[in-house]
Amino acid sequence: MAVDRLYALLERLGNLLRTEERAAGLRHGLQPVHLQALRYLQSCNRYSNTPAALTEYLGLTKGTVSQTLLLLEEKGLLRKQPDTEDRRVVHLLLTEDGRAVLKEALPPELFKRALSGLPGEGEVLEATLTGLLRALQTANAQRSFGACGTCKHFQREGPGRFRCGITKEPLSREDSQLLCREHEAVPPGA
Amino acid sequence: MAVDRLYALLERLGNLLRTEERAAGLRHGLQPVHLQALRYLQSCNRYSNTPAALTEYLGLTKGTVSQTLLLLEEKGLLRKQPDTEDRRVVHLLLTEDGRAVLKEALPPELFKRALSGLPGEGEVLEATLTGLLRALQTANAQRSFGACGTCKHFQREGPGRFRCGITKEPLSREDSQLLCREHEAVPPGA
DNA sequence: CGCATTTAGTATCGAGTCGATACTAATCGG
DNA sequence: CCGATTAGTATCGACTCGATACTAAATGCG
Repeated sequence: MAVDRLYALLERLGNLLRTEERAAGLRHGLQPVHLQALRYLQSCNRYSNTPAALTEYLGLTKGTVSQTLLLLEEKGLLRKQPDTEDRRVVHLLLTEDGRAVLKEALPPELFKRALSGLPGEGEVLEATLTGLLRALQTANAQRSFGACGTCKHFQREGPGRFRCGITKEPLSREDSQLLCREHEAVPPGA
Repeated sequence: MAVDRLYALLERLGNLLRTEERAAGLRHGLQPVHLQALRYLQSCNRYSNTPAALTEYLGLTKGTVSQTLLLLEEKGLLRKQPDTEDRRVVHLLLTEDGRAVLKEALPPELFKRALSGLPGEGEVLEATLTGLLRALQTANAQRSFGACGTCKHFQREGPGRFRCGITKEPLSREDSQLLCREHEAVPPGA
């Protein structure tokens, strides 16, 4: 029974957020999925700003995402930059307009206000929901897209000096907070 | 910052649930919104099983919901029963087939398993999310659709004997657990 | 009562998402 | 060097959703 109620709650919250996103995007002629794409591109790292990574993040097919990106590019909210190493790959970079739209639209004002009324700043809620999300993602064989600094390949070399164990490249403090498609959570008890 | 992370979390959970609903509905030729409609109709009370109530619940327009209901009726998952008092109103009743589809599809198996791995049974999570949902609903001037027994018009007359302060009708214990479109939360400190 | 207003629900249309399929081009692997 | 894989695009059809317009029943106010 508690499972059913929790499911209903999450479903309803998801619907509400979508409705708000729809309203927020309407002002710019954007759909919910467009805002979600922009938000992802704003918070992912330089290894993860590609159509393929966005496809995995959104859980859609690559054809669908390709259309989404076409529209965003036409509107001038992002631009495509060919990868210098692998010429099949393009990188998606937000334009100033894209950043401006996001800043104006997300998260919705109503959400911020509703959240401010919650007790305790929501750290516990964030931790619980993260756990739930991880469980669902592993169950669906999906990637976690967590912050770089919480990955098991993240190496600390000194104060403010980090390195990625996969690419072997150095990482800044800002890098460590961005989402990565290669992210794997640190195994419990490490 | 915490607000942004929480927003992203809820958005992602919502997307995941939609994806799972899409997969679950595919087996019956149903879309996510169809399963959501069926689930609502299964858990709402006799005052709230109308197209108008469902429209408010889902946050869509009545035209959209009308189409959804047409499809569900054609598939034999629900039937329409004219109201005896107000001849503009119809009541939506799940058929046996409708109930069977729901039982098979919702909540998704993966969700149940993921939740079972969470610490502490989720009562705290349920309470927190309910609070967040209520806050968002009041901010959007939406109805809460809470369980009848948690409404400020719910009257206790004895063990297992209740009454609705609006309709003045008696309510059973089962009635008290169903969702109502007229639901208003008990004001804090009552 | 009588008539305008409101409410419940339906019908239709167009814009847009999304998955499926098929395709090109580049890279990888033996 | 050539088949297999991977990144991305193009096109099509099914479907959702909002907007608009509509009917029918109830309500309210003079």
